Amino acid sequence: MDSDVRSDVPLGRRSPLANTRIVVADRNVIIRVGLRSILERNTGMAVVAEAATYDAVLDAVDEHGPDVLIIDLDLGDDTTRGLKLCEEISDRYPGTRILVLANKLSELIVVEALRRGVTGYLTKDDVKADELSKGVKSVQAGDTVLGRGVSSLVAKGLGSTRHHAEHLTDRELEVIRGVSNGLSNKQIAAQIFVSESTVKFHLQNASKKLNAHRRAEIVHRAAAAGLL
Amino acid sequence: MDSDVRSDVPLGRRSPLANTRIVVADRNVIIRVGLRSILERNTGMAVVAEAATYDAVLDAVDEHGPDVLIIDLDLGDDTTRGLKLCEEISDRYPGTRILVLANKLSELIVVEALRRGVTGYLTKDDVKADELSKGVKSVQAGDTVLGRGVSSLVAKGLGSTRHHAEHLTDRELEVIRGVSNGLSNKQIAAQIFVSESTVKFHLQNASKKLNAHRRAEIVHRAAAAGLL
DNA sequence: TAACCCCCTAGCCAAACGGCTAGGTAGACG
DNA sequence: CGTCTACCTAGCCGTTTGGCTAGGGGGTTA
Repeated sequence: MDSDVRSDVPLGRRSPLANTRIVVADRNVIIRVGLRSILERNTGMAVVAEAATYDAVLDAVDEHGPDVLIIDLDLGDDTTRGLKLCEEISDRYPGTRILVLANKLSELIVVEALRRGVTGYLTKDDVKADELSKGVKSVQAGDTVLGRGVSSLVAKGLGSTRHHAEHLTDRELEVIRGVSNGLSNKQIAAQIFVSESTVKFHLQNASKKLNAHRRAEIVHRAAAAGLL
Repeated sequence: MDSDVRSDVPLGRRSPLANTRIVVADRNVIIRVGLRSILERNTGMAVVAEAATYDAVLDAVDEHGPDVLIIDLDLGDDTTRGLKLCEEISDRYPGTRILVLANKLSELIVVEALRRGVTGYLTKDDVKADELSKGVKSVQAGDTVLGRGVSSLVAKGLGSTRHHAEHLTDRELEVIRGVSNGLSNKQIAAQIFVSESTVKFHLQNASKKLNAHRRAEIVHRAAAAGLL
């Protein structure tokens, strides 16, 4: 259904002079083109491939073994897949640095991403064009790059009591999605074939992880984290 | 605080041959650059100005009187301002067609936008590069352009019984924000200095407008519409 | 002026929720 | 082997909801 779109643009110019070879992954053409323009303007960087789906990312990295992968974790319905992808890539290609370029800032995602070998996390909105190139260079050099606001979040989340940082399980997410659709615990229970108690159990756990006290708040936080 | 960013790129090339002069409004540099690249590639179109804030949009339209304004309604915290802006521009500059380029599809926003003189509504994700130029041309010609999914939504929302299309009032939004933060009706009531009954009243109304039956669902829909 | 919309308030009642305690199984990891 | 995690279930109890009916006041517009 979704064509892969490994490159809408002839990706020839793999300049031998380029000291940074980049793969760009984003579901959105406009973003991909924009990134290419910005990165290739006045820098020694070259975008060697674009990817719009999770599979395409893997293929592109396989084929080009880039220095840096710039990726929006949300390439489909499921941000979680983006996280898994990062883990896989940082395992299999330690030479490829990963720079996450997110739409919005989410504590949940940041800490999960860092834990999976990501070396940078910027928000699309707080990128000021030149900062992006700088960020890419830093990441390539092995430094961890965090956009404004991100750093403090991480300090809070990782620093203190090893907050164990809020990984929602599959089941919990499933339940939360039901909640967000306005279902009662009973209805959710019926939908996923468990007892009402179990639904309540998952919600209690999710509440603690998200530091929420009511289902509406859970939905809000999950939505803000792009989990719905 | 926010620098206006009327143009990160020298905007000289106001080709006299260009048959379409465009102003691009988006808070995001990457998007702005991407749009410029896509639009100016192999077409007679020229991006004569970029804007990143509501004020800058007005200035840019004032100064250039473009044929088409491509705008993401969400330039700040408040999508509602984007709607008002569209109304103002379509009143004051009937010659300027407005094409909304949204991050996500929202029935609420679409119908509100069309009602305020917008002539096109596309989603960033469903733009396939060449479709964008086509869309711009159609909009310039005065045709209404709606992305996939959008049309059916509108047919449903506007076609039938003049559905009166769900404009949430300020008070309702205020209450919903309270709900999304996990407050009880009593707490919200205290916060905005009304009785608990009133809070319930607003929520009931919002429920009907959003076709939701539980507060968690209200939050979900409002969040999806970018209202939080 | 009437019609309409937004805002505010009250009370009722069944259903749903939140917060808790107290169990159970299966698989993974060291 | 024990430990950990994810998952599943049960019951209790006070609070919060959803859905309803039935009002009043102020503002705008036709």
